[in-house]
Amino acid sequence: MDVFEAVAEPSRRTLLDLLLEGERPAGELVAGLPALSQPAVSRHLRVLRDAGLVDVRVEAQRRIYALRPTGFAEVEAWLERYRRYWSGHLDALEGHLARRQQAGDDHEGEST
Amino acid sequence: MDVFEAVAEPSRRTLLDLLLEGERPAGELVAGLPALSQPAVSRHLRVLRDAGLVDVRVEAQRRIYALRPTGFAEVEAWLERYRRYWSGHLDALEGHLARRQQAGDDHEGEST
DNA sequence: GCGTTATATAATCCTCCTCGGATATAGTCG
DNA sequence: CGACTATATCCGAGGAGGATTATATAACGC
Repeated sequence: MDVFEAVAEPSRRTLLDLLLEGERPAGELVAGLPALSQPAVSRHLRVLRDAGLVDVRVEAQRRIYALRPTGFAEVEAWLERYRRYWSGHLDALEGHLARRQQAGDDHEGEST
Repeated sequence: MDVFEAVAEPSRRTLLDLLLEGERPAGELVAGLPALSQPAVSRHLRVLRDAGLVDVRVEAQRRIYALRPTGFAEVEAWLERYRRYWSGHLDALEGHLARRQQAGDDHEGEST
């Protein structure tokens, strides 16, 4: 399951949010999603791990989870291409919008 | 369907990629995904529209699709919170990575 | 007005995957 | 042993995604 699918699931985003406040043992994460059973949360954590979004550290019988840049970097890279698109087309976009406002372009639906 | 789910689908990301090269009429987008039927592509475009990722302009009998910043901004905003996390924890992160390298940690990143 | 082109949408049917529950088990420590 | 977790099954509900087919528009060319 790729990063995008991993992040598409609300419960998983909640887990990431919890980790935004700092690393946490699995137990706390399970407690953070009271609607889900322990195995369910564990499965979500597995997905997040595989997607490179979180990192685990073993501490005695605990597994401490923390955010991990890898997966986020993937999303970042994907988004970056579109960000470049805007910057590359910003002038054209602005020009377009300006023209629409001012002239009431040819292909416009409105007759104002 | 929220932006994250919209973007999670590979075919839809392909459509966005096509639009990265510039705006295109629906017909070309349909042609760009030969594996899918016209209604299927049209449904994907619908999802992208609803998610605010693309914009449509009617031109004669054609519908010209183009990227639209709105939806991307949502992902951007989400990602931003994590980006701030890294900058806030960069020192801790570096320390952590250094420790991993030195110690040769056991729980290395399994890819699948 | 007609026929054609370009699209969207709807309806139906199908397949497959995801998510969750429940339960049991195994491994690792303290 | 008992706490903490991961995993493995098995099961069921639900939805996503696709194919088809058909229909409704809207605009163009004749």
